[in-house]
Amino acid sequence: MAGKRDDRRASILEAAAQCFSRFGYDKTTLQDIGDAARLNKASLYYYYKNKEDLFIQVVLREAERYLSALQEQVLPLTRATDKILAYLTGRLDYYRLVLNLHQLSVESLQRLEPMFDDVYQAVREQELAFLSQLLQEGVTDREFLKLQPERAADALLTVADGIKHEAVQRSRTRFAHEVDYAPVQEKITYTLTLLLNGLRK
Amino acid sequence: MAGKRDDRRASILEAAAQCFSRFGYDKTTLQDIGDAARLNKASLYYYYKNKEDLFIQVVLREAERYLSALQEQVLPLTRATDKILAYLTGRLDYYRLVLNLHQLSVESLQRLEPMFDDVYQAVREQELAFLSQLLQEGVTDREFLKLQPERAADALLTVADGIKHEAVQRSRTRFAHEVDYAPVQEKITYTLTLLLNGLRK
Amino acid sequence: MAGKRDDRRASILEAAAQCFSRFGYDKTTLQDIGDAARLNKASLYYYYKNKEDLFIQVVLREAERYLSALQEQVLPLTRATDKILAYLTGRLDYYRLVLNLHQLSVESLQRLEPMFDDVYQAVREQELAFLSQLLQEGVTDREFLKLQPERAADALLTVADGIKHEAVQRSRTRFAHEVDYAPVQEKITYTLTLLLNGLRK
Amino acid sequence: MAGKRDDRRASILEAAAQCFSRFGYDKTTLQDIGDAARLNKASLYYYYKNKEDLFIQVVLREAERYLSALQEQVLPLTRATDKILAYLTGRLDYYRLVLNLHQLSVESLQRLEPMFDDVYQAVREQELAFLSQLLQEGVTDREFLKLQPERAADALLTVADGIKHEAVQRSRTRFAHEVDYAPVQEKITYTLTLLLNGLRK
DNA sequence: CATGAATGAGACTTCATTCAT
DNA sequence: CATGAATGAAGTCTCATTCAT
Repeated sequence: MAGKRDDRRASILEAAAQCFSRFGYDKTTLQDIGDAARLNKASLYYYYKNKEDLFIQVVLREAERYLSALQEQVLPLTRATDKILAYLTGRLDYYRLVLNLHQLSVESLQRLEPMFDDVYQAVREQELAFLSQLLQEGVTDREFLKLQPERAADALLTVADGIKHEAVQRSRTRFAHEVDYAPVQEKITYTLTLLLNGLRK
Repeated sequence: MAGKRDDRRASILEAAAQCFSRFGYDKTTLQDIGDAARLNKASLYYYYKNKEDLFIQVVLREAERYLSALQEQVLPLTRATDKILAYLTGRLDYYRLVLNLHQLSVESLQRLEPMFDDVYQAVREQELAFLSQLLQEGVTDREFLKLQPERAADALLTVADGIKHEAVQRSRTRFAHEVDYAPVQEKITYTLTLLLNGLRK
Repeated sequence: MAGKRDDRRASILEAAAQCFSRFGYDKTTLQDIGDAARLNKASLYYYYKNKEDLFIQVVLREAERYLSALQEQVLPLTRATDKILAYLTGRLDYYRLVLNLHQLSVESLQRLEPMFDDVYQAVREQELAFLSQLLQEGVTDREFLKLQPERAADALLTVADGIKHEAVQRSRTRFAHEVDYAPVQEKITYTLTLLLNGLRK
Repeated sequence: MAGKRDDRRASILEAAAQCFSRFGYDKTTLQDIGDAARLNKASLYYYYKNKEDLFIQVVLREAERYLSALQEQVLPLTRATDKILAYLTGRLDYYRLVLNLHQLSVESLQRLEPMFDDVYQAVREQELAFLSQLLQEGVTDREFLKLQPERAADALLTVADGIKHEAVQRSRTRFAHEVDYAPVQEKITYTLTLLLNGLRK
């Protein structure tokens, strides 16, 4: 009979997710969210620290769902290398999706990027476990030389995030206000392929 | 030596365009635009009615440029039917581009849609002339039966806009906060093909 | 085994006293007090009417302690006149101490002054008894003519409070936002000396 | 016929000073200040960055006035050593005065201390010039050995501020919620006397 | 024309207080 | 008794818009 508080938190999150995806982050007011959750806006603060916190939690929930789905999508692939590549580039798609979904301009992006890194940090354990397992398979299938799956998984995630981050930073220049993710995706693919080939027997 | 006012208007528009595409509509302040145009924000009101008007003019200018480019792109195609279809679906792409570029959520879209219709209205003359010409070619090439090109052009535009409009309205439902333009494009293609075929000899 | 409620009340009061003296009245939140008392803030309302009531009780407790200490300090003096004067001016010091301790501005003071009068009222019985006793001594020692000690004590307290009150009111003027207590103290001394001399044989 | 903006700034500052000293920092609202200045509260932001900025400017203005007065007060003293000591300890009085005047609790103090350091920084040039001159006199009068007055003045100010700062920090301990400035003053006197004697011939 | 100045509306956030369990 | 939950009022701050000069 416990989770009453959790229920409320969940319904607020649901309301917030709807509002954020309808209105975008900036245009969503706490009044909106409160109305949607049938709660006074002040009450939201009983459950979440502030607007940004609410947004983080929304994105976090979406991240968990998306990444799980992506993992299932990737599993049918035959070779471990392919699974890994497909996962890490699909992950980038999610990033882009979130930004579009919540109408984040390049400028807001600059401000919120560290936040997203926190989100990824929060699901990193699970991502690491997944990647480790894929790498382990690769080892079993003699696709890779014997290696330490955990450390390698960590390295792969770090590299992928690093490339993404660099691309976002570069978009801060004066003449390119949108991030073109195609080359990022390519760079991730290329670099990781190199890495994975290096790991290969 | 009359163009002084027009020069000012143009440089303000340029500044506004930059700001809107960087920050999005909501996050752009008149201060931002004023700074970019090296003009006091109050002065902006001498040249434009208000923020929304400025935005409309920005979009209008872009529309003119984009549609002109599209028209040139389409001309090399062989058959009139193809030119027409390519133009009318390309036009939809422009719509989508504007929304993404300026970070407009589905909800703002609701508010601003009538405005966009006005924009299209403003360039409609030119669009109609272009389409009329294409239709005229089709008649000349015996692709179509003899018809009144102006009225037909108007009908085509109206149909294309109608389909788009309906799709946007439908996205207002609770569970679909993004507009998926692929089916819209398909529907436009399909309907117009029917229409054009119906017109064909 | 009755004192459970009183124990709670006491520990809350202790917590509140600490908070008020650390943060001042305004900056102290009921959350602060609740935390310090290891009690939910809502529970505070079971023991005290509201924040202001809590504050009054804190001040009241301090008043009792301070005035008792002052009474003991004053007793060693030789002549009754001196004891009385020392007590009534020392009392003013307490007033000033409370204000400083709890960061009360002259303006809050306006609002809370009636409250302090209530506090003094609450301990007035005891103050009257003490003053009566001093006056009685003075009569016994032939310092004063025969008089009714209770009524005289009451008169003295009233005069002392009146002078203080007038000084505080005067500080409401535009150009003097601090109360300078030195002249108040002097006026009390002077007036009461006159009074006591007038009573003297 | 300039200075209109400065006039407004000044009148706002005057209003703010009155409010802050009447109500204290926390209880003063921008509404209060706006009302007092006969200006919409939003307009205050046209002249000052925010509430804290307003407060800083108020304190800064007071600091300039107070320190000038103190300097004049100190000049009649005979020996340079005495002038310097009197000035540096008087300065501490000002610090205490500000805190009392604006009802700052020890806790707020923690938060606002860096701000006060900025204020002192802003008038430091003038203070340094004054101290340098006193030191120069001391050299001329053979009270001190030949020394570099500017550097020595800077050292003296730094030491005095350091001692004050340390005392404030120490007041953060659990059991002493008020700063007792008497020992601070003594420590400043003692240390600076040592220093000045060390400088003495 | 241009701008300094002013403001109302509305956003986020905090807090004393109330109430049902 | 105790508390989780809820809220209205109020405070700081931002911004589109207006107006007098």
